[in-house]
Amino acid sequence: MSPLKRPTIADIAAAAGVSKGAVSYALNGKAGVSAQTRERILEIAARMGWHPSSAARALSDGRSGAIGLVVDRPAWVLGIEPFFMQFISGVEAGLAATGTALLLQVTEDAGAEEAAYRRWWGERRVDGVLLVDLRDDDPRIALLSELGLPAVVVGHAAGAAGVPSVWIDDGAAVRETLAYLVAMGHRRIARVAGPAHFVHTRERGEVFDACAAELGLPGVDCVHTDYSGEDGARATRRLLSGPARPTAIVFDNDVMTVAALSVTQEMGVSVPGELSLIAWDDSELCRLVHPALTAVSRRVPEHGRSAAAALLSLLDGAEVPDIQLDPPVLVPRGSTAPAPR
Amino acid sequence: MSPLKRPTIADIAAAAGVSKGAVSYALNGKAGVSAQTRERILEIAARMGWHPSSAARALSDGRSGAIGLVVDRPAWVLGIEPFFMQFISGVEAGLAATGTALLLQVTEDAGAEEAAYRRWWGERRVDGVLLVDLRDDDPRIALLSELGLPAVVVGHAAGAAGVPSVWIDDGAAVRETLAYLVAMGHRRIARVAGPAHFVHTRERGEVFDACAAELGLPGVDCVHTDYSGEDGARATRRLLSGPARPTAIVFDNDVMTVAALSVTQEMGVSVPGELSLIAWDDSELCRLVHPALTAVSRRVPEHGRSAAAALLSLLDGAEVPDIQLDPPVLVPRGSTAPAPR
DNA sequence: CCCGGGCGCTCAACCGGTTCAGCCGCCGAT
DNA sequence: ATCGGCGGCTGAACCGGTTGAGCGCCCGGG
Repeated sequence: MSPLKRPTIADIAAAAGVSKGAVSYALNGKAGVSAQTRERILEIAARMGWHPSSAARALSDGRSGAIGLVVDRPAWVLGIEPFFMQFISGVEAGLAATGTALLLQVTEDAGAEEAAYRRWWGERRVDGVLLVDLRDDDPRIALLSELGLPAVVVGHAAGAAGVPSVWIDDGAAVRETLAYLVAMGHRRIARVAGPAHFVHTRERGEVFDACAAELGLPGVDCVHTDYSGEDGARATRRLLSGPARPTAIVFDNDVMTVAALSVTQEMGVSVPGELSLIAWDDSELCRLVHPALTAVSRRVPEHGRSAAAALLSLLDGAEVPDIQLDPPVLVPRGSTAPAPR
Repeated sequence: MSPLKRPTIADIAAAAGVSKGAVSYALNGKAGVSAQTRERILEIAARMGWHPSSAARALSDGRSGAIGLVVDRPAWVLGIEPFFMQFISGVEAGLAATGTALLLQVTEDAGAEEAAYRRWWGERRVDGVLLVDLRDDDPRIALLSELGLPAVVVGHAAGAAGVPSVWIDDGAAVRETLAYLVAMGHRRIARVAGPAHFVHTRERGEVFDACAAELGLPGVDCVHTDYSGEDGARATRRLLSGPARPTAIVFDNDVMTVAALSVTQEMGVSVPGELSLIAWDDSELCRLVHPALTAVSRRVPEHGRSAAAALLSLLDGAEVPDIQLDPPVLVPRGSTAPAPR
C-alpha cells in the first residue's frame, strides 16, 4: 500500500550530480562518460531499482520492445491443442534474455487477426510479429509488408516472399513413417489431416502422395478436419466404416489420435492388432493413453525459441535466412504393429 | 514494402487547420471543441487511419493500456493442461472491447515470476496483472501491494487482503460429487489432487474432508501431484495397489484422469465396473476417451472474461468486490457407476 | 608557447500524445 | 451600455527517455 516511486533517469542524474544525458550514456553502455562516472551511475541506478520506462523509450527510439503473436483458432481447439502452449513457452525462452515482451492475441476469425495487426501497428505496440498457420496466398503477408511490420513465419518455408521463416521439413518424417508402415505389411494407409487451407497441411499431403507412389501404394486416403478431437473421431469412424478399411491411419495431431483410439474401442477394432495409429506431434498425451501412441515427434519449444530469436535479429536489422530445424523423428510405441494378415 | 506513414495527431491537426489540443479533445470525446469541428476531425482521423501511439499515451497519462499474466508452471504441464488456453481465450474476450493488450509470460519458477512483476512495474509495461495459482501467504500479494501494481486474483476468494478476486465456490460441487458417489454405494473414495501449496487445492481438500465426515465416510485418501499425467498415473497406481483399494477416485484435473484411465487398462481394472473416475475440469479431452469421463465442469473462458473485466474496472478506479461465478456442475458420463458389491 | 583534437560532459530538441492556463468573441443579464 | 461568463480554441508544458550539437579542458606535437 505504499506505492513505490519509480525512479527516472532524472532522479539518478540528480543523485549522481550529472545531466540526464550522461546517465543515458552510462546506462546504455555508450561512449560519452568516464569509466568511473559510469560505474557510479550504474551503482546508483541499481540501488534505486531503476528500469527504463518502456513507453518513454518506445516514444523516443520508435521501438516498443515487444513482439506479437496472434493465434486464430477457435477456443475449444486451442484449449486442448498442446502445440501452442509449448510453442509459447519456447518463444518466451528465446525472448527472456533481451527483456522483450510478448503480446498474445487469440482471435475468432481471420478478419479479427488482420485487425489486430493493424491496431498493433498503428499503436506502435509491437516491433514485429510471429506468423503461424500460413495459408496459400496468405493475405497477412501482403498486409504486413504493406504496413512494414517485420515478421517471421513459423512452420513453413517458401511462399512467404521476403519474410524469413523458421520451419521443419516434414518430408523425411513422412518418408520414414510410410516406409515403416509398409515394412510392417501395411498397404491401405489413410491420413486424417488438419484444415486443407493451411500450407503445412497441404505440403505434408503432397509428400504423402509422392512417397506413397514411390512405395507402390494405392494412394493415401485423406480426410480433412478442424484439428478437434471430435472431428478426428468422426473422420476415423468414416474411414473404419468404408469398404476398404485401412490398416493404418496417420493423424495430423495427437488429440485426434486419442479420439480415434476411443473410436476403435467403441467399434471393437483392436489397436494395434487390426489397426495401427500414428500421431503427428508428440505431447505427453501420447504417453498417457493405452496403448501409448506411436508419434512423430518434433521439438516444439525449440521451434518457438528459434522463431523468437530469428525475429529479434531481424529487428536488429540483420539479414535473416530461412532457418530449418531438426527434422521430426518417429517414436514407435504401442499403437503400431504389423498389418493383420 | 512501402512502409506506410503512421499519422500523428499533429498531422490531423494540420489537415484540419486546428491545434493538437483540439484534435486530442475531439478524439477523446472531451469537451472543448464544437460538434462540427469534432465531426470533421473524426472524419479526417478515420480517413488517415489514425491510431493513438500507445507509447505516447502511456508516457503522458501513465497508463500502458496493457495487463499482464504470468503463468508459472513447467512447460510440459502447460502444454497439455487445457485450462490455461481456455482461460486466456476468455481473458481476451473480456479485453477485446477496450483495446487493452495482454502480455503473457511463462516462467520457470516463482522467483522468475516475481522478477517479471518487478520488471513490468519498473518499465510501466502493464497497468495491472491477473494472479493465478494462489498459495498460502502468497509473497506475490505483498510484492504487488508494495509496488502498487493493481491485481485481481483468479480462482480463490479470501487470503488476498485488499486484492479483489474472481472465484468459484467448489463446495457445492464437492458435496454433489461425494453425495452422488455415496448414493451409488461407494465408501472408499480417494482423491488425486494438485500441488498441496495451492490454496484452491488445500481448500477443496478441506471441503472433501468435511463432506466425507458428514456423509459418514471413513475419510478421503488424498495424494498430491504436480498436475502432470505422469504424476497422476503414478498416484493412481499407488492407490490401486494399496490394501484398501478405493472404488472411486476424484482427480483435480482431466489430464490426470485420462492417465488414470490407461493405468486401469494396464492393471486390468474395469472402469466403471470396479472403479469410478471423476475429473475436475471438463475439457474436450473428457469426451474423447473411452469410456467418456464423468467430470465437474466449470466455464473456464467465462472465468477469464470476468477476471479481465474485474481488473479493467479496478483500473478505472472502481471499487471491485469479490466476484463469485456460477458453481461448477457435475456432468455424469461413462466413467462412473454403482460401486462393486 | 600555441594550436588541434579528443574526452567528458551539458543542453536542448524531439518522440506523440494529454492537459492546463489563457485568450477571444459572443451571448444574456443587469 | 457594461459586464460576466462560457463555449471554442490555442500555446505550451509535461511524461521519460535518446541523441546530436556544442563547449570547456587537458594533452601531445610542432
